[in-house]
Amino acid sequence: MKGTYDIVKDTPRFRAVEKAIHTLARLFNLEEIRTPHFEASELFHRSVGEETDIVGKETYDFFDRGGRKITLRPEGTAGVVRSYIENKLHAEAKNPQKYYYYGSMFRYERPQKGRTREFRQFGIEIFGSKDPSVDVEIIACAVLFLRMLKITDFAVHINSLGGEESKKNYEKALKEHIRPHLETLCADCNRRFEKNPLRILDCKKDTEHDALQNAPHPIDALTEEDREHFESVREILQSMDIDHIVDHRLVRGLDYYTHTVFEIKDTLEALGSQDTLCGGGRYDYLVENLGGPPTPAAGFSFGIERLLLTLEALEFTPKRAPLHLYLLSIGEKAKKKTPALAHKLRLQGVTTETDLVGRGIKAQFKQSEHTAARFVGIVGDAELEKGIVTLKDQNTGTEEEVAFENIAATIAEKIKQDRRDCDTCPERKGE
RNA sequence: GCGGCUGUGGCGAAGAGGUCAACGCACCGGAUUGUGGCUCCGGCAUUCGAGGGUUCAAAUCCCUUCAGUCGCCCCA
Repeated sequence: MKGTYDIVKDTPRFRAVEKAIHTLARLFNLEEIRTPHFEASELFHRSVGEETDIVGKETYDFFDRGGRKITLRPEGTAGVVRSYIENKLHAEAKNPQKYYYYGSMFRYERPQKGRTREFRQFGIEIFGSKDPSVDVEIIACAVLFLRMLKITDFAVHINSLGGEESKKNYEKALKEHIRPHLETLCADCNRRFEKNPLRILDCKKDTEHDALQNAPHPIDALTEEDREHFESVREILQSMDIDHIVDHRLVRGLDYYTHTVFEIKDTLEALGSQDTLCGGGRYDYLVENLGGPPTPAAGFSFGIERLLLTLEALEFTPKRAPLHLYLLSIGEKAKKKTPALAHKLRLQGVTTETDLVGRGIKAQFKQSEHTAARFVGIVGDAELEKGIVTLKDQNTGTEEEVAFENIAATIAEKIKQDRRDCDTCPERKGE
């Protein structure tokens, strides 16, 4: 299917990222929340916004057999907020509440580098505090996540839209500024002018247009209170040595954002034109708009596939743990005994492969190479008689005769020394 | 939704109208039926994404279609 792909060769890298997610969650004391992959279409229309591109042309919508209008989730926040309300999580004593999620999202777009129709996001949401420290915690969490993955080539872009009043002020100022230039702006911008003036700032076509270059800045329309909020966010970020760029054009493509919005962009140029690794911000009215009690909140989400592209560019390639043993049989008698022997060894934790094709001796040796087994165990008539296996250490090329019942222990003893070199550990090679 | 590029064996890749579709890697068999990694010998695409057309003749030209990829848009 267009825009989908199978995760086969990339599984180790996926696992490394997933492991980092769960570790990060512990560091920030986040609780995992898993919500459905589809929701009532209405939910996304009301939260993300009817006029946004995501809802306007990118959702997977369908009617189920009961005539309900269903949408495959295009983002994670709406579902989490719905769940927060339905499960009355706001009624719990502890506040703020911090959640994280990880899973597939779906958007009907033309695929390209860093963009597929089914893609995975990891995100966090913090409910119940309007304090600037939450805005900061979100950003710090995202930055820490990248650090954990040893990704250092990124830039944090930040802006503030302010609360309801500030947003209205700004839209008014923006429309006044744009109105005289409407004729020279692209068709999209003209449409946006009426539907969603904020989105004009995101236009890439008219990015050099004077009207946009000189557009008023959202932060200049902030109320005194909202301005202070933004200043505190920046101050705390600075005190944490988190470099950030105030990007006056950053408005985000979802309608629910208020106050702080941010994006983290890859600067390694590993991603082509889809260079946003993470996006997020504050959404103080969303819970209320979806029927919950007034609850300020903030969150972000990462595009996992883009993270993987970055890791790939950094040549971060975790490897599978090597196979312990390839059990090779010579002769019909031995061939019959091999499965039982392998079974016993696996029960003892020895990762074991045997010939399943009926290969000759030479071919089995070749096969043992392909499996990259550390040891080759040879079983033939001679061994069967003595109740032993000829165990060959592929690292040294030496052979020794080991009794059946001692194989597991012998292997365990031998690999003890190089266990520290275990290359399944997520830490970067050579560090 | 729009635009560019690509599509030859498991992979990479020659081939630009004319007998059998190079080559490299991988794979399989043998030289060597209890020891692999080297070497040597042999095998491995009735077919060039699919369908149609032009032609005496098409992987090569034309049309259609599908797939992949990159970009625009938008975003993660």
